[in-house]
Formats: sequence, structure tokens, C-alpha cells
Amino acid sequence: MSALPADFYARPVVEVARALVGCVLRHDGCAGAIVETEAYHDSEAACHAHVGLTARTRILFGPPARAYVYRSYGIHALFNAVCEDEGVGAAVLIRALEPLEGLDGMRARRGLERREDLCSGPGKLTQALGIELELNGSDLVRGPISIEPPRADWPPSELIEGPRIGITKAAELPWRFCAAGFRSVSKPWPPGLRDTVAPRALS
DNA sequence: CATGGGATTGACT
DNA sequence: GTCAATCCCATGC
Repeated sequence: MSALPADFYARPVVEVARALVGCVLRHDGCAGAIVETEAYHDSEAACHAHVGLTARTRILFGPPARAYVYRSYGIHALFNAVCEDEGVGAAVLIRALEPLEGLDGMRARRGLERREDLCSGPGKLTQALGIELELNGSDLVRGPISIEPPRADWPPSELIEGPRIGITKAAELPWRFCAAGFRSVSKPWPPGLRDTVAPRALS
């Protein structure tokens, strides 16, 4: 399966955040279906790009379809897909995956066994897939990280929206999007994730 | 150049 | 429920 084209990312970031749920994130022999995203835009204070153009935010303000990877709390690498036109600072944070391929590699890198613990958080999935800071600015169309359209067996799944997690500024915006029924969504789960659809997993 | 704050996680009470 | 780990980077002196 080939990567999503750059045009996919060159539109309003909230629209891309919704569309990325169900798509497949792939790196270094490992892949997972995206089950949770968040949108960030320079117009609101929770976005790193809100401070304007700096050394850190130049990737966010650059062309779409690039990786924005940064260090969080000194420990974790968080992966985002840069969106909208060049000159706009916007990105989608990938917060959780349903593991699909390379689970043994994920287990080795995470030091854990349980499938639902491998990629159930933004710092966990980068560790599982081996995504580090050196991939900041890399091209999502050419690789080495790629995002592909949903697999044929991806189930039609309700999208649950809610406020973003772990932020203090602009916390009221409902820019978190989760696929209903997947246990790999990070905690806390939004209301309805457990109830709407029975928990399930892809093979 | 010093400081402080995170888009988190896992271990522990 | 609480809390520490640990580092990049924006800000201010």
C-alpha cells in the first residue's frame, strides 16, 4: 500500500485529524492503525506554533506531509503530521495505534507483552515503532515514516470527539478524535468509547 | 547564560 | 490517588 499524498495534509487540520483515524502508520517493519488523534493549530495557545516562528516551530510552519517529532518531559518522543499550507503552523498528534504488523519488534522495543499496552499512548507508539527525534522534518510521502489509507478490513467505526488530553491552555476545544471500541485508545477514555461499540481488535 | 515548563509514562501509596 | 524522571527549547536577565 502506498503512502497518502501530500495533498491529503494540505487542508484544515481538524479535517485531517478526523481523516487520519483508521489510516496506517508505518516505520521500520512495524505498523498500526491510527485509533486516536488530536489537532493543533497556531491560532490556539496549546499549539507549539502559537509562539510564532522559532527554531523549534519551523517544521510546523513548513510544507505539509512532514513529520514533527519533539521530546516531551525529557523522556518521550511525540509524533505529529504537519498539515495545512506552508506558513500555517498546524499538525495532527498521533496518540494511539491498534498494532497490526511487527508486533514482536514492538514488544522488544517496549519491553512489554500485552497488545493493548504497545501503542496506547503518544509516547508508547513512538517507542514501539522506533520513531526518534532524528526523524523530525522527514518526508511522510517518501519515508522512512509513512501513513497509508485504511486497510480493506478496517471496520466502519464511529468517531468519538472530546477535549484534548494533558494540556492546560485551550483545553476546551473538542479536537481529540477516537475510534469507538478500540482498547488501544489512551486513557482517560472519552465517554462512549467503551459503550458504543464492543471492544475489538484487528487481526 | 540560568531558569522553568511541558501535547507522558510507569512505579508506588 | 501522588510523584519523579529528564531534556529541549523559549524566555528573560
